[in-house]
Amino acid sequence: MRVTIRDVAREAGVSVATVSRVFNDSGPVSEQARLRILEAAQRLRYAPNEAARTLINRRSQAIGALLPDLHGEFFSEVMRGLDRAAQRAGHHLLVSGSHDDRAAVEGALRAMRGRVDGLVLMFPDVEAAALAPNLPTGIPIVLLNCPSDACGPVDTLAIDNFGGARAMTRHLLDVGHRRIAILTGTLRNHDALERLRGFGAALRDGGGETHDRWRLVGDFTEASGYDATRRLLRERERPEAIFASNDSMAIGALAALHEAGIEVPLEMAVAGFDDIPMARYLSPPLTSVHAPAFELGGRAIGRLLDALERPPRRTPRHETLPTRLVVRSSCGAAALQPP
Amino acid sequence: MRVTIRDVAREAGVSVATVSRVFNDSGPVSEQARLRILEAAQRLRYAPNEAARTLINRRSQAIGALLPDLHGEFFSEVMRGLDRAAQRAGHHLLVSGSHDDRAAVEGALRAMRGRVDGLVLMFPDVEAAALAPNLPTGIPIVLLNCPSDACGPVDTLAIDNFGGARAMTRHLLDVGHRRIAILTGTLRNHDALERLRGFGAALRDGGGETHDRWRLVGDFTEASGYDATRRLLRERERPEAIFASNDSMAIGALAALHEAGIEVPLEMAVAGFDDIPMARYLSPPLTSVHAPAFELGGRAIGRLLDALERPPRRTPRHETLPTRLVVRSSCGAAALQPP
DNA sequence: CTGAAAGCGCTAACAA
DNA sequence: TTGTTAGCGCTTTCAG
Repeated sequence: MRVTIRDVAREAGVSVATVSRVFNDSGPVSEQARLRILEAAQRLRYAPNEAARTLINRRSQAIGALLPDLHGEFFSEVMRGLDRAAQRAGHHLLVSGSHDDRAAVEGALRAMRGRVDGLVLMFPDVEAAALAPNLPTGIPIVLLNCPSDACGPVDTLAIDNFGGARAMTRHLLDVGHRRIAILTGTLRNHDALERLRGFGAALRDGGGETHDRWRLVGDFTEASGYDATRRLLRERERPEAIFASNDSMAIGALAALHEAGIEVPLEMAVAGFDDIPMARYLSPPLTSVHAPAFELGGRAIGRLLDALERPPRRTPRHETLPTRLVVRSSCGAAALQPP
Repeated sequence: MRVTIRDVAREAGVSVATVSRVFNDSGPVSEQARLRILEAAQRLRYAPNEAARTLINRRSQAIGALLPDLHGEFFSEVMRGLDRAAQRAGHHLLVSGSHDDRAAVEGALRAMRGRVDGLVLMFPDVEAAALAPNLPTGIPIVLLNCPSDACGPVDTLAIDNFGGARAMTRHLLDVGHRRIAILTGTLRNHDALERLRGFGAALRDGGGETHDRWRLVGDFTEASGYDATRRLLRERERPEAIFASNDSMAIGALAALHEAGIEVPLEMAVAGFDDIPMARYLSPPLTSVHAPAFELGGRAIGRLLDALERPPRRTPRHETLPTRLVVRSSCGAAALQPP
């Protein structure tokens, strides 16, 4: 049988109220009683029933995280950030991934209702706006990497995709590359679009040169980066540099280039986005835009906890985390800048 | 205020029992009543309180997953496997990562007690056995990649680390490499130990040659693979091949070799373990042991659900998932086997 | 300092 | 087919 608070109370010769006081450190209890209770609890291997506590406290101490179906280092870092922050604050993390369309997200949203005190939602699909009416009310929510104005008055937190991509493109230009190709993520993805926009802006400003055939659409996987690059190499004209919208695609590009016997960065430069841990260990080490994935997760939880403490604020907060350019040798900068 | 089952009942002019019957599809309800109830629920945006349901049903529809603090593709694939399987079965996933010692695991274990219907525990630390007495009773548990006999009568599920490492080592031997170095994970890690054991066994059987200085201890990160390989290159004698105990370390090794101007596989062969998605896109493509991470997660959930349905079996099940050798060009096999 | 008792929102007999 | 009611295990007034 399960051991409940009554068992402990009986065993310790006190009432359930006193046991409850001990376990929640609420209200005064004589040292004597406390000891007897703790001893009895230990002996019985008692653990409070969380469902009952949730029911009466109206707090589950759990935070829900809805993530898209994406693999890889970036997402695993976001998860780590969420987990660590939640744990430190004594909260649990209820995750639900693998959502690639609105219906799936809505199903998961429904299933989480009532189980969590707050919600972190990452839905980089540009259709995100359509979720707005179905967002649960009454609990704080923070949207990660979503179009900030699309989901109604909800808090958002994002990586500076535009700024990061623009900085990288400028860097490529600065190093001397004029003719630059871009490997984008799926165009239904908000991050992909923003990075493309940053690329375009910098290129226009800096007088670089691009080409429709040099805008290749991938899906953030190594395979798509590889395929796209092979397509690119079949073109008559070749760019001097390839900017991949994430590191996974950059890895695919590197593979295709290596296979074709094209030397990086001598014959062609390559740059990525995200700066996953292994970027530094690729051959050649990959120049990338550092995206603070771990921090993104941590801050999201921070926001939620904040909202849980403080009275709700009526104006949503939109915050963008800065990115940082990490120059390594894949873009040819090293050749120009001797140590 | 929150809307409860009573509000719906009142609105629809029925009793709470009838509303409950509609929502759980338990017991007969007239079509007329059902419609009125559904309509009222919709209008009120009613959603059953999960805490109350859990309390009375003694089922939370949640499964807890305790994972060690490891990043990278392998773990993110295990997570995906867990999530997908749980979701398909209508269960939630309560994850808690970042546990690198026993105390941390025990804390998390305590916190999950009463919140989950089953538990997946991955604690590859060799000390895993010490957890046994603190494992919660009353709910099914499955241990992932743990020493199978160490944790008492608990179900286990593991990757065939020994067999995989042995097969890879044999392959290296078959291809003609005699003098082989190994990069291990931390020696407190059960997976690392098993892989090392498989390596040793194959080497002994196959007449290969190794050396204490060629057994380098890393920690499964790219950085440790890189550092270890640099140390290796400073030795007077060099091996013909390096077997890294996971792909991340292999990537670090590749980087160190590249930096030192040593060509892979011509001058030195490299092999990894895990076969993460990008292994195929490294330069050169990495020969590795495919470890079914996604499947591992899926099966773990399957086991739990099984135990939840069926009457508990007294004899624990120990299952080992087979690995598969994936030969690419980093080990020099391609040179010997023309297409 | 301690205990009795009233629920939290829901489900499942049992009765009607 | 429907309603009444007794809890699930816990927290929290409110008296004592």
